Amino acid sequence: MGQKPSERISDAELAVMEVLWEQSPLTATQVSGRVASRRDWSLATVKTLLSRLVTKNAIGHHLDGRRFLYAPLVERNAYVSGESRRLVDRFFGGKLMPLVAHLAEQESLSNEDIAEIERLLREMKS
Amino acid sequence: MGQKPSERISDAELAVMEVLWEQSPLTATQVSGRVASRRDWSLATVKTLLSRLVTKNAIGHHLDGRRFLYAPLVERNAYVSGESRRLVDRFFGGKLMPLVAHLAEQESLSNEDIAEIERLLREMKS
DNA sequence: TCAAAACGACTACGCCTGTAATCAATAAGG
DNA sequence: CCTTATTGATTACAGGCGTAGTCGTTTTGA
Repeated sequence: MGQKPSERISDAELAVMEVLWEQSPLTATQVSGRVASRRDWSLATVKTLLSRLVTKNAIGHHLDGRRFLYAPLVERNAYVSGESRRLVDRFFGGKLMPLVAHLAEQESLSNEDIAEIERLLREMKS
Repeated sequence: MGQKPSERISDAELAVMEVLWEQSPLTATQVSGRVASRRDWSLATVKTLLSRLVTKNAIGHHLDGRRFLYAPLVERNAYVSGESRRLVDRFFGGKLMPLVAHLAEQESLSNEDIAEIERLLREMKS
């Protein structure tokens, strides 16, 4: 398959990824336009982030006339899983349960929230 | 109260925090000794990390003779909560449920795991 | 055809991080 | 006492990150 998919994606880079995950392929200018709703960056900044993401193999680009079209190589789902796992490993000994317990506790979930999670889990069982 | 408690703690710094969360107060040398089981760092490195953590107000130090005793200012629980919340905000629109759903799905929990979480939630209810 | 706009490549620069080494002062051991 | 070990403080330095600016080239609009 492709090269190793995953260096770590920085915070600023993530904003760019979100745009591309939402729609792709896009040109640098298009990405810049869409990212503008969340961050106040110059086109130059977005271009830098795009090329760093290309270097990291998080996105790919392919020539379209004289400009590039960019598209994710890493799926959002995969990336989110990686980050979630990282958190779980760092703080909860790799176990999901303690994370849920911790969050549930800290967030003081309402009974309805709990019921919803239970329902979800029940659906998942079997 | 004290100064603002929380700058972000880096990965290497976290290994030091874990040691101090487990037991404190400790001297730099003691921290270095205990951290050695997980990371192969020189005493100098550990000292650097300790002083950066002091600057960040993540730990405090107080003179004991001619050396310092270090102890956490930030509780592990609080820090873990912050990081968990950060993840939930970044990827799950701030909602806990989708995180659980996502993890459960990706991790393909065993029925026993699910049962365990259910039990936990049940205990929490009411 | 000529100026302006758009584009990718390269460069910049200060802060954070990982990983130390060195220094000056002090304590401890022989 | 004198040497050696400890200890905190200071400095180092490469690589990542946030945030751009500039340059050379090509395209496009007038």
